[in-house]
Amino acid sequence: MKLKITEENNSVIIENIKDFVPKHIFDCGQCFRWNEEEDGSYTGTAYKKTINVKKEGEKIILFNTNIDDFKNIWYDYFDLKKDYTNIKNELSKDNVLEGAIKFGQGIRILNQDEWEILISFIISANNRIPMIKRAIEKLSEKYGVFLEEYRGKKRYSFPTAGTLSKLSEEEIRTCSTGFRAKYILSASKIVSENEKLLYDIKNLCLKDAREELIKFSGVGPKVADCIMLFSMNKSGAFPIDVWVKRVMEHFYVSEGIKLNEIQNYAADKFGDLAGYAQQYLFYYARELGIGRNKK
DNA sequence: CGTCAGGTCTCTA
DNA sequence: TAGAGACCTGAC
Repeated sequence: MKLKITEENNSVIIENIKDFVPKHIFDCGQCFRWNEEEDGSYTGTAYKKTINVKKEGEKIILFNTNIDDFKNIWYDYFDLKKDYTNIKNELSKDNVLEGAIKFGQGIRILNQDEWEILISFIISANNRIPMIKRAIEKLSEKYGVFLEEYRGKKRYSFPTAGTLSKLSEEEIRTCSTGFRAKYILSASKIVSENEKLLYDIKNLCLKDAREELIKFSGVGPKVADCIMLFSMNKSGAFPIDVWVKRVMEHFYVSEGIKLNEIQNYAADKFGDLAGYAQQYLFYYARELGIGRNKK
């Protein structure tokens, strides 16, 4: 079924859309700059634009935007060209995933900016989501560009590599980044001196891209897979954080198994759909608190 | 007050 | 080459 797109009053209405639930999309761990409003809609900033996303019945409404931005930014950002029904049908052949998908049936994997995601997930290491969000917002407020005031809040772009590369480690630390400040500074210098680098990495195969990303200090296997999955269109990436480890040990593999063995297991079992499987499993594990009481 | 969080780095054997 | 410790920060 083809999407029906209409524009009115500075908003874009999407009809005939399936597999799109804002809560599932924005709350499955892939993004940090989207926040829930009192009416259940979400407001966020990406690619220098701020919009509000609301599900009304079967329609999705994007507020504070227009058709041009929808075509140029949001269509790809929300991965609207992809048929998630097929993906879910395929993954549902596995009993565990069948259940997980029922919880997060409206998940979509966003296509986010590589640079922003690199820094965001460096910040995520050994950190909590509210703290990660706070650090990213502080960086944006201090070193991003003011965009507009929307819904009573000033909105800023995510700072560029060039801007961050000129800061001191201490200045970056004032944004609650902690010991990760030196990694952020290092990555900023590398990327600002080679603007094509992330783009080049994006064009590599999964294995090679992972190898290149791990060369950034502060980027290990988990963060590398997040970057590949959330900003480099590599659906075979399978980031293993504590939740995914717990849910994998609960349902699939024996406890105490090494992370790279879980990685191989997932690659064998889910192949190119591993990243989608990871998102459904992560959301499922966190919503249900699977394995939370175990060590 | 300790503990610990969506890991990674560093230092040892 | 694998395994322990340390690590900013702030909420409990």
